Amino acid sequence: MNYWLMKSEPAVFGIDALAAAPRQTTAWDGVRNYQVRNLLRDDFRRGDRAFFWHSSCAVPGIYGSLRVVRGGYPEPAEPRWYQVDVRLLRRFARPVTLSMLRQHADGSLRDLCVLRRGNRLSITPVTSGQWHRILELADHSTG
DNA sequence: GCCAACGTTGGC
DNA sequence: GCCAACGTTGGC
Repeated sequence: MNYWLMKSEPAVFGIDALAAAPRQTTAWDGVRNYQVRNLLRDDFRRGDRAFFWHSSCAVPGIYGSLRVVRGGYPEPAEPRWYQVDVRLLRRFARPVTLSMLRQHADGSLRDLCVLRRGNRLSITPVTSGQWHRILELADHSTG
């Protein structure tokens, strides 16, 4: 099983919109970057998990997690681009903010893609160690 | 709104 | 294939 981090602007599609969607499931589409397209096409598998990142908003960070319920398949209208289906797994009581992640950017989080300068990919891989560390921050944070 | 970073485009 | 111009991302 792979772990991922998937960014979205909450003004466009945020975790609340996913929570309100039928079966809390949606197609994650609209990716227009070839590196990310290739991840969706070649590396996403049903059962993978992903963090849901809110970007371009007041408090950027991880607001919950997703499960991949369908691996990569072509967008119906533009089949050279790929999408996956995701279902809401958890909504965190409090987000794991970018600021928190920076404060804990030692150990397993040192190489977290989203902490690297100039990172612009909307989907990045997460290691198993990073995944579990971030869940600790979500569950043990007192805000 | 600013701006750094970086992907894409297109002329040559 | 080079590279300057341009567009987009996304934190601040």
